[in-house]
Amino acid sequence: MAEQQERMPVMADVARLAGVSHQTVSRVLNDHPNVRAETRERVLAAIGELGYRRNSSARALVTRRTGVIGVVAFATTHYGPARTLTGIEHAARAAGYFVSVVTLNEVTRSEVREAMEHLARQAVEGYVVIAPKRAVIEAMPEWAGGAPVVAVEGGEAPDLPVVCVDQRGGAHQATRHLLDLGHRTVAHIAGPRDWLEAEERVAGWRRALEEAGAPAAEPRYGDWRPRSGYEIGRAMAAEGALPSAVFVANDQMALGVLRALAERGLRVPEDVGVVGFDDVPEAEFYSPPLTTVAQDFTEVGERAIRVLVDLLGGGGAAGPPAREVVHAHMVVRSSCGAVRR
Amino acid sequence: MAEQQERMPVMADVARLAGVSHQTVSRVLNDHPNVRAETRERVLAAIGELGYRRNSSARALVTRRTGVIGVVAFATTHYGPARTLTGIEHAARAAGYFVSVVTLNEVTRSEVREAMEHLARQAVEGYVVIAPKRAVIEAMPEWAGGAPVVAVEGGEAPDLPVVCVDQRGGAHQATRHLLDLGHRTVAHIAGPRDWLEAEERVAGWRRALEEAGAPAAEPRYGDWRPRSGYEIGRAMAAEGALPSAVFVANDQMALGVLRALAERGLRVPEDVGVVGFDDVPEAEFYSPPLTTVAQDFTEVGERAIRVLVDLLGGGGAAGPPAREVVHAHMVVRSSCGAVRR
DNA sequence: GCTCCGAATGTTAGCGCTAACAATGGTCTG
DNA sequence: CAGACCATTGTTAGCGCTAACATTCGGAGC
Repeated sequence: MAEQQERMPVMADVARLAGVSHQTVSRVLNDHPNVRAETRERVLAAIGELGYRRNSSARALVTRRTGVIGVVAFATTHYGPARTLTGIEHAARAAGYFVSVVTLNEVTRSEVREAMEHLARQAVEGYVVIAPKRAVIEAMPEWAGGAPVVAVEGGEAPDLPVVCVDQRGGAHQATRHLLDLGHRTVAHIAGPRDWLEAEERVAGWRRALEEAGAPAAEPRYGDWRPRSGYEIGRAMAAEGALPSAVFVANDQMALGVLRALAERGLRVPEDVGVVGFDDVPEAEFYSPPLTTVAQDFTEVGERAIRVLVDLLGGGGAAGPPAREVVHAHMVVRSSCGAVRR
Repeated sequence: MAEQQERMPVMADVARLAGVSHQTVSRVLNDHPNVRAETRERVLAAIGELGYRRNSSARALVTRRTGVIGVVAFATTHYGPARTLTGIEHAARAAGYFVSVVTLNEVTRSEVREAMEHLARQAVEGYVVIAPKRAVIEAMPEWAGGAPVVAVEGGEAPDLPVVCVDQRGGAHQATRHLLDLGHRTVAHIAGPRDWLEAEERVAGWRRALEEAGAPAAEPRYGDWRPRSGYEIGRAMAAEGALPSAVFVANDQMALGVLRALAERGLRVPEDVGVVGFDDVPEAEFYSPPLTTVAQDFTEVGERAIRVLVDLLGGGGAAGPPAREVVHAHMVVRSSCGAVRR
């Protein structure tokens, strides 16, 4: 491959070698009809011989399509977002798109705005934004400058297509499961207040308690990280504010809670039943193995791309924005014990 | 912003509004000297008024630079790779580059090759590849088609710039720490055989044992996942092959080991001392809190971009390929106990 | 045989931008 | 004050590709 360094071959070089016009080469590359089979072969052979690769910039310039999808991601070191991102990337690639990623340090209006502007400079055709805070969701269409946007975990965004997990249903199931085990009520350690996912989980928990006529203490709010679960768990135990069951808004915080309980000599599930949310791969090996709610993050990513690609292809003037809800299901392990009557 | 839908403004529109030639607009945008301050102001004002944004494809076509760095990532649901990816993205963006990502399902030659080809279609200027297997590292320069490649966690790649963590040193520290606590020897649960990082950690462990004149049993090989740690831990305990201390090649497997020991009624650290590797955020809250080796993944990502950007800018014909080694340091918690004499 | 048609191919004209060169006008120097 | 020089701006020519139109040619229809 010594000639590669000299000058990349262009379409005209292929055309010359194949004895056709450059337009015919273009037709072959774009699968146009009306190219004789024998001509196509010749062109393909020339392409192979020269190691020709079409110049994407020139193509994008004239077609006005870059084939790039911009992804604004957040908290990618966490299992859920990371899986979602992977799902997005795979689906996008399968659909023939490139994926350009920006990861946020925090979800603030200015960071999201900056991220989308960065992507706009690259002329992305559309956006997938994983930014589960209300303040951000609302401002996104404006920043997109006319390009389609799909919000992942966007709650009930007013006029934005959304793909999300049924957080509320999952939280409801988890709480219900604990109530069914005979617990009089269930405490809740929630995610941060301004997070849509946290709000939804609170709502699902509250509804399950209401349906059962169980008293609902005010939830405690953590920050998703294990430490916050640990500290809240410790505080609750110290205050004697610990009921016999706790629904924790994610597995990481649940791990912190387990640790706090262990330090105080409380046994799980005998003294306190604990349920988490997310089903991270580690959850099965916590002490004790954690009952939790599993989400199909890959599915979320794939659906997000499906919605976006539809929007990109079909023009998108078809009724109200899509809203895809992915089901969540419980995974029962030993942290909530057996049924007590 | 109603006019956006009609037709995106181009440089000529800005020029007309500002009363200059399009070339002057281009000069302003590219920070050329020799533009009168007052003219620059007028152009900037026109840009603002029209909401003009330069067409990246046209620019790329003529400059022959897309400003895109291709990243081949793997195992992004794990803490380390995810952090590295984030570091790469941030550093690239700060350096004015876009980041296009492909995530691999598995690290095989064909997958890596396909990923790099996908990125080549987008005309990336260079690659950062997180693909810590020897078979893959070797073939990468060929696939890059002349574009610079930086390998992350690439061990000692023959003629490829590499950025990696001092795995061997970290493993050595961990093993040494256990020996210093008075353990006669230290068992090792390693990562998969074909992973460079796993090999390095084995090497560091082995060297520490040799230096201390301690007997080294053959390591057991896991797959990085908690389950494999769990199963190996169980097997070792059942066989009575468990010494008083174990160095586990990552925190996830260590979690599995802790679980296996707990199930058998063995106490950590009293009966068995355990040390992990990675310092995932959860490690502090395992039962017991895990002593482990912390790696600065963000630093790795940043350095990888620094090396690549140097290569992209400076031509790169400056001596042997770069080799950046990031330090690893121990984080002592309670899983290995206090010094016993 | 002549027209007409459609398949196959070629020719031309940009897409929006930057690089290279050209032109202008003012300042400095001797 | 001529000539040189420099800062500033304009003009022109592509980058490599696709879309639109033009051309060629063989066969069908009358």
